[in-house]
Amino acid sequence: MLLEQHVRFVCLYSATNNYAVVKQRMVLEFGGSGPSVLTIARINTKFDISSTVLQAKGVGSCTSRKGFNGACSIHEYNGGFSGQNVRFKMTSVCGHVMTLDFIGKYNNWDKVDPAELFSKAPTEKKEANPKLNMVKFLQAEARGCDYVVLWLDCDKEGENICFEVLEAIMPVLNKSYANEKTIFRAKFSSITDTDICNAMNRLGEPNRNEALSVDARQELDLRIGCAFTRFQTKYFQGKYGNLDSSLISFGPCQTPTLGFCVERHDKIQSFKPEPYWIIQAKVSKGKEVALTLDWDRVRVFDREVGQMFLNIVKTAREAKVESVIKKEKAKQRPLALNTVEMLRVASSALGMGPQHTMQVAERLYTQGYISYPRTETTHYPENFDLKAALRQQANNPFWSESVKALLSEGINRPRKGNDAGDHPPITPMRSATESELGSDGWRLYEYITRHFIATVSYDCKYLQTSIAFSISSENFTCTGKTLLSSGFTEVMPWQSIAKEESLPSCERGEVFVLDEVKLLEKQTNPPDYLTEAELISLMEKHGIGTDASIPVHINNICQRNYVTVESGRRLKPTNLGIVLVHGYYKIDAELVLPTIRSAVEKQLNLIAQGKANFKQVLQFTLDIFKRKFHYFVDSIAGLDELMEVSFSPIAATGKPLSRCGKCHRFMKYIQAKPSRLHCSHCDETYSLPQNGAIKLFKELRCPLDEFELVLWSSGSRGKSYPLCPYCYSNPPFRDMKKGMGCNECTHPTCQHSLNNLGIGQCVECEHGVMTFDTTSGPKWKMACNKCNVVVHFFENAHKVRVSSDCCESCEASLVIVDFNKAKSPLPGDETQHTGCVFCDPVFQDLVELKHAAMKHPMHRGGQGRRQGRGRGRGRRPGGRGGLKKPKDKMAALAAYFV
DNA sequence: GCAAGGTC
Repeated sequence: MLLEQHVRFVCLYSATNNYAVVKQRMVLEFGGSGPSVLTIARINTKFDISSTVLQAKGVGSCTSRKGFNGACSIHEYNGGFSGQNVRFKMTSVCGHVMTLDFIGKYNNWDKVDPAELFSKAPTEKKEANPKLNMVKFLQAEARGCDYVVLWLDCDKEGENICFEVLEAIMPVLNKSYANEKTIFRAKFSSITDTDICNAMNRLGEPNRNEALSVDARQELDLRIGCAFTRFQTKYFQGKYGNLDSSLISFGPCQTPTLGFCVERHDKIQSFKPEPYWIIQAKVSKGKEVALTLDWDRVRVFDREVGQMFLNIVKTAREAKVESVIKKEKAKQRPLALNTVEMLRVASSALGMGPQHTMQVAERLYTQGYISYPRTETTHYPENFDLKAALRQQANNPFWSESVKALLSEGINRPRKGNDAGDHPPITPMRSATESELGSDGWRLYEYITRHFIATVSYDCKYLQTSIAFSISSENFTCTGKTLLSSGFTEVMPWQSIAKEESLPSCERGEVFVLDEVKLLEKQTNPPDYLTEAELISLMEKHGIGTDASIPVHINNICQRNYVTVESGRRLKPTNLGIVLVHGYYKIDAELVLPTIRSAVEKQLNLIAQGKANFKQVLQFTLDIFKRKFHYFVDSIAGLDELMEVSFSPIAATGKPLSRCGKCHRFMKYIQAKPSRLHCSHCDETYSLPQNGAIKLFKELRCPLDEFELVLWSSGSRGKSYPLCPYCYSNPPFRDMKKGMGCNECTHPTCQHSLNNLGIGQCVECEHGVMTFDTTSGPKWKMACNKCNVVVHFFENAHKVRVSSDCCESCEASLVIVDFNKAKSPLPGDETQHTGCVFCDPVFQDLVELKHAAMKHPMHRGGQGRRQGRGRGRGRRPGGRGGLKKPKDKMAALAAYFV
């Protein structure tokens, strides 16, 4: 009893990738015996070296378990905390707990004016990842704890997450110590043992201002991004036929990113090549030595002048060595690797896009091959065991020689890099082989490892030789490089100095034979499209995005069809991308300039520093953008003019296909994505299913709205169904959703509806209904209206219909089949038979349940996967019946008249 | 359906 009174709990919360190190150190340092403290730190679920280390060091009584959300672990141990014995409990979060969004009704694009998103529309915090159930998880672990220590990343985002955690757990904490300080923030500049111990001994408190600056950033990005995106999407949607984009997004990061690509495009377009002339001289000494010399005037832009110099040079027969200058130079070993540098090299040297690179890196990290791959830091922590990391690579045949040499001769001190205070540079964590990593995994790992070895290798030293020649009164130079010691280039051979770069030895006063002199006409060349690596550098320079989000922004502008990735991973803007950026320039250049982001960040920093009020900054910035937005809306014609040049108006696109139910004129089918129907008389656009073919369906009309039905098909061997262009976007019945065809329509009497063509429940999926495809003859089939199951039956039958009667045993609709007399496979001389496709023995051989056979309960040798199924083939569990036609026709009719 | 930022 006494002991229990002394037991106090401390929660330590941390972000996932801080977790392993923090936990290990916490337990070693603070994990004594006695009463209890609860600690929460970052947990890495997949790669948890710390427990192994703990066991190895004999630190006892640390119990570990998985949290109920399956994603985060909890570790508990006893230790000392501000002079008392406590039980520590340590767990983690995964990035942000919450995300910001508008409240539900403001997410309706059709009913909300985007201008309302600037102030009127309320926002709410939602769980960032509902599957993780983070709030409940945190509450479950924090319940009854006395103290909290927050170990999130020490940046503004991390500070914000602190408050997200607190928001979740404050109500469940134990209030017994409410009169003392119970919430602490650990501040660490790196995740090293020393730093962690220091942080634990000097706990501070979370910084609300920094957290608020992030809240402001979130709200600004949300309101501004969504308002502009919705407005321009809705404005241009359906206006141009060959505009191959259904979403025209805008964002404070993605738009400047696109801006960089278009800026380069404009430079290329406006470039005017200029001719210029150079004098090239070739000289030799004996048979062995031949050199090509560079003219000291480099080039001239006047042919006559060039000719004049050529004439001067041509008067000579020899070239005299005026001087030989030798300088020892060094190529510096690289800085320790951070994320953007990794992304640059992966793009330019490995041909891997940033998004893909991060996925590969993430996998290498969770499998324990490399350290945390998202970091800005290029400086190794002071106590980083470089030699130990190097030793792990000593037996890898690809670089073992270099590594062994370094280990025996001593490693070099890494260059002083930038310590951003986030995570250590990216390094290999253990040896690996190509076969265990797979192609891209290995290529990235190989680069990371070679880069790491290079950082502890020596600089590459070489001799730079410049030989100055005079030919007549003109001066020429020849420079070369001779390797002195290869240093790090041994493991980075692509950086090495080739033998061919070296020059022969010669001395001042020597004379070379002038073999050839030429005046060459050349042209200045335009720059090429921006490479991904260059774009990454520009984004980094202007503070657009973060190490983690840069790949996302680049990916976005690709996916939105603003740029395409060309060979050499160069980014070429599309017509749409170019027109958008030119439009922004025309209306309000700040919308696309990279400066806008940094101006906003400046404001946000004022909040973080406590120099400005959260609400005021938000109000001020929103006001500016609200005005920009209204000006943009008023000036949209300026952008539209540019669109008109590149895209054809929707009324002039497409070919007539089916009739509009409102005006009964033909609507045009626009095949370009997103494919749709457009009625130029009503000026309405109707969307269609993507991926598949559309044709007219026998000029039949929907009984509800008189629109002519069209037939969608996924291809000759796939499925097809009719759909009403109007109902497709405006579901007619309560139980229908947008994007449904007649095969899902619950119309009680229409001959194309599910009601009349549905046969029985899908043999594979939970909610689908096998629906008869009336257009499929003579290779008749029925297809599930939800999943991809297709069942062929009654091949070559003359006629197939769905009866209104049901099978007695499985409740599937009966099917009436007519065969021609000559072709009838029916017993006797029968030409017609009515039966259940699932149960009727006569039909058994005529139904090809090939795809479905595996999973249909009746075709699994009596070992049905569900309990309580009936005998019938079409029957579903619990005797619910096989056919999903509305049970009660009156109810369906009622729905129809709603 | 929309932003950007965490991380899985």
